[in-house]
Amino acid sequence: MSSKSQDRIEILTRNLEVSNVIRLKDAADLLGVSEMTVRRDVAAHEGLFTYMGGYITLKSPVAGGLGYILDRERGAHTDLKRAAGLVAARHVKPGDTLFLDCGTTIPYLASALPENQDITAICYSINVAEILCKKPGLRVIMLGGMYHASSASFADSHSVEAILNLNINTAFMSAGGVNTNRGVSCSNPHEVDIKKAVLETAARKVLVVDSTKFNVIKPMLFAKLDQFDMICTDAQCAPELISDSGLAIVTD
Amino acid sequence: MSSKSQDRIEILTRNLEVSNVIRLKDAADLLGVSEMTVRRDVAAHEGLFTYMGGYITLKSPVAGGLGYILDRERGAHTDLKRAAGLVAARHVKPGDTLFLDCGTTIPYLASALPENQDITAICYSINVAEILCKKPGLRVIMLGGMYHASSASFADSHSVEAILNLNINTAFMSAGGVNTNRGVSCSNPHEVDIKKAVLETAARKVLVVDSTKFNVIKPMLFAKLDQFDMICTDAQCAPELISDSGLAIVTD
DNA sequence: GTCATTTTGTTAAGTTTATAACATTTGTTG
DNA sequence: CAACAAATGTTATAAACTTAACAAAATGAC
Repeated sequence: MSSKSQDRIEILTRNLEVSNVIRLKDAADLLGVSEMTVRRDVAAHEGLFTYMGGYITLKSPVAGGLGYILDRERGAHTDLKRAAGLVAARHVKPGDTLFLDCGTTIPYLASALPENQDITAICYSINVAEILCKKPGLRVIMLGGMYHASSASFADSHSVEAILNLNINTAFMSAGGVNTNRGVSCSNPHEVDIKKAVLETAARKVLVVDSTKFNVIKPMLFAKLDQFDMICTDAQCAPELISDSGLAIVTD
Repeated sequence: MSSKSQDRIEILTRNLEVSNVIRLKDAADLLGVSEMTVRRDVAAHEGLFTYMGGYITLKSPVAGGLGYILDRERGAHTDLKRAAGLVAARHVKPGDTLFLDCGTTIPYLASALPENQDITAICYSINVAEILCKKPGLRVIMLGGMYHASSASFADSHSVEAILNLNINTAFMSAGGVNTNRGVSCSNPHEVDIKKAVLETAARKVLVVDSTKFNVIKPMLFAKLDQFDMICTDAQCAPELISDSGLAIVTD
């Protein structure tokens, strides 16, 4: 397969991410090749595209599914993150107003949230928002601001004020490191104010981390362990943490 | 709508939940009616089904966000929308601070924005944000708020204030309808305040619409035509509009 | 039952799509 | 550069889809 063909596949894919559907002839125009070539391109990538009666679509991740996440996050303990996210989702009740932190674990929680249960979800990360916005019967509130690619999230000077004006029922927080002595930490300075504000106002605080975060220390400290009411993690959770802390630790 | 038709819809739906997709003729066999009847059934339930080129599928139950584009009706004119978006992108310069409106045309502009040119892009729609955030060397500012699925965008009471505090160089606005007498209109009330605030503060205002929007009137009026400095559209732009208005009209 | 209305079926013409076969262009290798 | 292989374009034909118009059947009201 030539690199030209590969280029076309990429252009077509990017376009389909915007438009969802494209007619064969429009795709041919877009790519500047004949319809026959597009047919052959699409046929050669039947894992990527769905072709039906003259229309090309992406065999896209089902909305609300985890395709995006898997795409972006390959490698690092996705099974553990998913497990932690699913555990956390079990603690959501109808009518809840939730805060969903940023990071690579929370999206799993987001996609596990139940639909049509009068739930309000507050977020500030594009990854999480993408998932939440596709769920029917879910109220979504997004905290805006300047985009920070390192955490795929938004933050500005008004975020803290906005958070303090919200009535958060349960906050699901992520972390880059959890250490019994030093506390809970992350890597990005711009997250700290937001996390602190949420911890200040939320009625219940749940730490959602996979077990690889235990005994890790990241540069920005944002909380002590005892500020949380519960830790949701995976089944490989470090046993010494369980004994050391008085926290409720929930695994699958 | 008879109960017979309702029965057919149910059988078809149940079948599609298993098979995902069915050909028109197979559906006709399955239901024991003519293809024409199935066509009419499907057309009468366009909220439920997606019909493309002889294939019936269930509209994904999670059509909250951009999924609604999967309609054939909405999916139409993607070539015009893309053309309008590309034309608009030509008017972006390094160092610009841009406002990108919501809608189904602006994402094409977003994906055509140049990378690494010290550009700041302000947006309030999830589908635009998704695209912008993936671009390297682009500053992105997101206006938060409550999510509105009808326009896939966020809005709240602070949006207007936030916009007035920004220094927007060029605003790229979308519209559902453009009429020489009545002005420029859209369908969603929550967009109006934001659009008006942007038009108030932006140095240059560019209307980005495909030619099918000309002489269309939508419920919410938000601007007069002469408030804009330029219209970017496709090559099939209605000639009478060109002569009537004193506006710069740019096509491909 | 009769009439009007709705639903469904049939047909035919026009358009689009599908496929294969072959022509042409492009790229690579020696 | 020649020769070859791969990629792409062109064409023609068959098949499928689309649409509108009208016919036939079913339904419901009186």
